[in-house]
Amino acid sequence: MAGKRVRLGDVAAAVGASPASVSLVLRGAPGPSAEMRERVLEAAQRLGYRPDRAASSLASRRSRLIGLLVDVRSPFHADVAAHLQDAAEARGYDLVLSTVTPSRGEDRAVETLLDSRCEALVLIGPDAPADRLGELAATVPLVVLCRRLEPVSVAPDVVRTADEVGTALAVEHLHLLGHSMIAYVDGGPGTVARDRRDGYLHAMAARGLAPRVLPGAGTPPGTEIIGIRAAEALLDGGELPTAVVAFNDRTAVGLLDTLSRNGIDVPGEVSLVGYDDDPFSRMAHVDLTTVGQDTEALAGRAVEAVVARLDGGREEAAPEQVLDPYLAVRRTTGPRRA
Amino acid sequence: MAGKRVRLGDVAAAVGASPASVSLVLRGAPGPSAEMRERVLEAAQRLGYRPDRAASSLASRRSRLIGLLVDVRSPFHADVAAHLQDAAEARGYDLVLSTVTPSRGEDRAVETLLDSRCEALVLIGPDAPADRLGELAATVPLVVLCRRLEPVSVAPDVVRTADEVGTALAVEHLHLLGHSMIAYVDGGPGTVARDRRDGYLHAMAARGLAPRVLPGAGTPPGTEIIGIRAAEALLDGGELPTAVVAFNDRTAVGLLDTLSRNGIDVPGEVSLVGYDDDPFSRMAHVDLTTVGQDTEALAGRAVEAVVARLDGGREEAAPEQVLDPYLAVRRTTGPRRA
DNA sequence: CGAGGGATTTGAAGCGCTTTAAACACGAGT
DNA sequence: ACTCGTGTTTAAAGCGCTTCAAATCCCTCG
Repeated sequence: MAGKRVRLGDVAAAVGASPASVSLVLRGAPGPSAEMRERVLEAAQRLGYRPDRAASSLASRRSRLIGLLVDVRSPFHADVAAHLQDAAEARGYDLVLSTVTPSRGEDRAVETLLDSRCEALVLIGPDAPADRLGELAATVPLVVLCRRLEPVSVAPDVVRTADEVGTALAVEHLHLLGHSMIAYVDGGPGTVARDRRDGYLHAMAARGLAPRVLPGAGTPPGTEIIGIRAAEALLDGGELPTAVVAFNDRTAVGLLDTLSRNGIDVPGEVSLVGYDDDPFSRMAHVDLTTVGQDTEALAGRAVEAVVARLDGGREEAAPEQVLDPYLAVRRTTGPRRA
Repeated sequence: MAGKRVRLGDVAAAVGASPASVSLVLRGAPGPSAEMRERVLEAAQRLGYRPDRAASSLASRRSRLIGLLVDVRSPFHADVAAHLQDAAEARGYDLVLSTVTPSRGEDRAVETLLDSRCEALVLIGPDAPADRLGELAATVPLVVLCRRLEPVSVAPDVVRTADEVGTALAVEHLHLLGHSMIAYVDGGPGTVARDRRDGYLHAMAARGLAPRVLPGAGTPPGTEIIGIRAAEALLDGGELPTAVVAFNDRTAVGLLDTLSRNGIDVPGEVSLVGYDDDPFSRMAHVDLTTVGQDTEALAGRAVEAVVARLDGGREEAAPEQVLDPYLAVRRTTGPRRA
């Protein structure tokens, strides 16, 4: 049990072949005959051979490491990270995480990743300006996840969800339930907020409905506070809409809470849709209808993009990949009351 | 800029010394003279030298990798992971994460970590039985975080928070606010739930107060549902306590919600304390008084334990390290109404 | 039956760093 | 002047794997 680790050479000796052949077989490289493959694989299995990544990475001059920038405070990021982990592993890559924290900005986190010899970087919803990302993309294969990006000289790969479709889905859902007075609570500045609002506006226009957007700016944007303020504005503002779409779940929860406290039944009097499918939205007493992103697919596409660059020899960024969000219908939406 | 990577040899050549000396200096090993140190450091800095981990790990037969098992769905785990990352980096170690997911049990995740040649493992709140962990501890230096462990033949290091102190803090806080009818909502089976309940019972007994424990079993334990049921039981059960301590925040939120819906003011009529300091507990409309763990300290101690084994030559597990939790007083607790 | 050629296999040279033992320098001790 | 010892520096041998040119094998073809 405590014997020395099995090495490539041991496997080679066991099958009476050269280390070179064994290496070839183990990596699935072309060359070795079917018979050789079988023998080597059997022996490797039997001896419990585990390649030494350090040696292999040194010899091949490849680290097979993908650097990932996440904000660990976000459950969404964590979720994507887990899926990336799996997807990367399946392709023979490992992940190096670097978390951005209050004391540790994006730049420093990226620096760390570069230092650890990552061959490619995946950034989840980076805040850096587009041209900064362009510079980075010129240095290393880069995938920007969950964010739209203006054109830059050296474009990174972009994989994101169609946020405008998400809010459109919400509007469609509500419209089908008979609602026509559908308000939207905005999410402040940022490309994501813009996309979501645009989706709402277009969807309303397409149905000939009158939009009503409540401002979402304020500090901090995208939080319950915004929802609380919006609810108050709604309650003061004369006629109540029969449905509200919020920029995100936190805002929606603020709305939900304030409306309930003021005796407004959700979804009886007002239907409510959030965005993000946050874990807490699934909690029994919230059970919020919301729009979510397919984190597994996002992760899968990101890894594919990386592999295409690293192993597939692709040089240019692929065209932006835009995935569709899903609508999770839960308990905060219902038919318009007669 | 795109020039070849600077190697150890380049630095050596730059200062006219041997690679051996440079290696010694760069690792802070004893030997080199002060003058040599200075010259080498200056040159390394100037050339922007970055050691190649793969090469160094191959040559030194050390990976300087710490494997971490987390459940990424838990924000608490994520938080600990981030701090571990920092602490490990400061000691010259890197982290390899392996997430346990529904499709990927603890055993498999640990297997992955072992495969990636980690020198030590840190498990956050593992579910595995004690003797399974004992076996593992016999194989590799092991730190068990956030969980009490019965004695086993080969003991891992254990770093955890005194859960019994946490609920005691809650009771003390409430008692100081004038409450004497303090109920507790249990968290089902498991050592953590037991510790928290015991802390409550002892604290009540110590103050001569009559305990009242509401069952927390049910599926799934530790969720809002449990809190909802407990609140209903409380509302049906004659006299309402003036304060409730819940096994965790999710349970507390279930309570909070159900009480509010039934017209019970929190904290006016009933004060409420949760446990975990979950992110959503800080949300504006929840603002739950709760007990939390010092994740940074936990992470720090864990890394110290690892380093003591790996670099300090310690062979045996250190005695269990038990940290104190903190009480975050927020808006759900208040003085007992006159 | 030998040459030619594609399919396999392998010897050997590293990858960039650590490490060990040996070399060296220099002043003290005799 | 010469040996020693202490304190520094370094040559050289790998670490376990990949790579690539060169060697070998096995057929098919003329």
